Amino acid sequence: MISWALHRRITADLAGEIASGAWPPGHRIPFEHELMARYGCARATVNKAVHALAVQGLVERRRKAGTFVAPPHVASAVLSIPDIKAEIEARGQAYAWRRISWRIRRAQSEPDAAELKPAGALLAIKGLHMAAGRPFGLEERLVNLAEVPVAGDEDFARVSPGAWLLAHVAWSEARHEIAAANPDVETAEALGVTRGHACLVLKRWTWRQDAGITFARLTFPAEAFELTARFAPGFADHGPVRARIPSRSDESKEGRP
Amino acid sequence: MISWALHRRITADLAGEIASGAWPPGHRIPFEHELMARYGCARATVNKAVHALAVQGLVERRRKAGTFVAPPHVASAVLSIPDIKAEIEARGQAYAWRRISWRIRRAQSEPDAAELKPAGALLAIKGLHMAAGRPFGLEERLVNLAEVPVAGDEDFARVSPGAWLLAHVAWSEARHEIAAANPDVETAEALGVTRGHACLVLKRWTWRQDAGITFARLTFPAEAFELTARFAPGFADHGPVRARIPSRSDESKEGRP
DNA sequence: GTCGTTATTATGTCTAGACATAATCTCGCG
DNA sequence: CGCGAGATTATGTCTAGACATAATAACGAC
Repeated sequence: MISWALHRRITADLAGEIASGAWPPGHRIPFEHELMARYGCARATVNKAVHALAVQGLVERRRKAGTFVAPPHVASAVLSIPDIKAEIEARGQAYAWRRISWRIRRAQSEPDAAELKPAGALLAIKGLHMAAGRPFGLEERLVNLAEVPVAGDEDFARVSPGAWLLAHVAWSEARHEIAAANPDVETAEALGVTRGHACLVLKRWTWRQDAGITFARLTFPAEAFELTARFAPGFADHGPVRARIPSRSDESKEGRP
Repeated sequence: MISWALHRRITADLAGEIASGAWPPGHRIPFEHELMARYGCARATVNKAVHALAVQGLVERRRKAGTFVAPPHVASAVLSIPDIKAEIEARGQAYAWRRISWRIRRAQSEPDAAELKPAGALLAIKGLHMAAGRPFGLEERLVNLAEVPVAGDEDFARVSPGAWLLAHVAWSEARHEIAAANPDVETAEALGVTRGHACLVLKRWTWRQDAGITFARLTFPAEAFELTARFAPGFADHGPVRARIPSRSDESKEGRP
C-alpha cells in the first residue's frame, strides 16, 4: 500500500497544487470527468482521490457546483497524549509510580468531576510519576465507581490509575485542557519545586458512551514535559505526534523527523 | 450525504462494536466477504466502510490475515491553534496589536530558527496582543525573508505577523511545541507579570514544501490562555477543537458542548 | 527439525457502467 | 422584474466483476 496506487498519486498531485498556492482558497479544482480524462482512469478512482482531500478538509465539495479549495483553516493537528511510563523508559530513565493517597469521595465534593456527571462515589487517587528517582509529574485522578466498579478492587500502589484505566476500560470520547499554572503548596512540595516554578497542567475528562469514566489532572514542572505536534493542513501522514520529554540537561534543540 | 449511506451504516455498526468493548483490541472483525453476506451488498461497499475505520486508526488491516481492532491507541486529538484576534473578539473584548520592535537579523543569530534552515536574512518582529487594553500574549516572530520577500514591505505596526502570514502565505507543514515556562525579565515586563508567574509558551515552526517560512514563540500568562481538545479515539466528528480563553474573572468551569 | 518453495487467501486497487441526490441554471409565467 | 418549475449537471453511492499484492499456511527437500 505504498503510494503508487493511482488514486494516491492523484490525491498527492492535487494536494500539491493547493499546498504550493497555485490553487488558492476558493479555486474550483477540475471536475471528476476532467480528471478522468487527464489520468485516463475510471471515475471511481478520481472520486476516491478527491474524496480523500475532502475528508482531510483541504477541499469542499458541492453537488452540481464542483469541488473547491477550502479556506486556509486554522491548523488542525494530530496530538497524541502519551503513556508517561513508556515515554520515560524510551528516554532510558527508570520509571516508577509512587502512590500518595487513595480515598473514596462523594461526587459533589469534586467540582472538576462535574462534567462527568457522576452519580455516586468517586475513587480519588493521588500519586507521583518518578523518572530516575526524581519527581516527574503529579497525577490526581478521579474514577467514577458507578461506571468502573472493578477499579475499587485495585489499590493503585504499584500501577498508576492512568495506565490501569488505559488497559482495562474502553473509552469513546475525551476532552483535554492544557494550561500553564503555578503549583499550589501541596503540589509544589510533592514535585520538589517552589511555588514560583511554572508547571504544565493537563486535565483530561474521559467518557464511554456518554457515561463519565474518569477525570485526571497531571502537573509537570515546566522543564520536565513538553507537547509537540507536527502536522500539515488537514493532516497528512506526518505521523501521529508525541509528547517530547526534554532531558534535564538538554538546552539545545533536537531534530526529530 | 447524511448517514443513510449503507457504507456509513456499516462503519458506524463496526465502530459501535469496538467502542462498546464487545470487540476488544486484537479481535478479528468479520472478513469483507462475511460483511457482504451480512449486509447483502458488494465488496466495494464493505471495503469502503472498513477502510474508513482503518483511516481513523480504529482497526489495522493485514492482507491475508484480516482486519483487527487496533490497540487502545493513545489518544489522538484534533487540536486547533486559533486566531488570537478572533478568539479575543469572540469573547467580547477589544483586541489590539502593539508592535514592540522590528529588525532584520542574520539567520545564524537565532537558534530557534535553525530548524527552518534559513538561508539569509530574517525579519524579527516582537509585539503584544492586547485584550481589553491589557497585555494578553507576547509574540516573537521570525520570518524567512528568502522565502517571503514581500514581508519586508510590511512594517507590522497595525497587524500582527501571525495574522498577516495566515492571510498571505500558504504553508504545508508545521510543528508545535507547547510547554510551560517562567518568563525571562524582558517577557515578564512586557506582559506585566512577575518572573514567578507561570506562562504557557507555544512555539511554532512553519514550512512550505520543505522551505522554512517562519518561527513564532507565543507567551501567555497562565490565566490568559488555555488549549482544549475534545475528541474520540481515531477522531470522530466531534468538532475541531478550539483554544479556550478563560475570562479573567472566571473561576468556574464552563460546559461548552 | 529447519529452511525454502508453492498454494491459498484477504485485502488493495481498478473498471465501466448505473441510479440517486442536490444544487444550480434556464426559462417562461405572471 | 420577481419567482417558481423544470432541465441540467456534478457529486454520492453502489454493483459485479477483475487482477495485483502481500502475508500466511501447507508442503517438501535437506
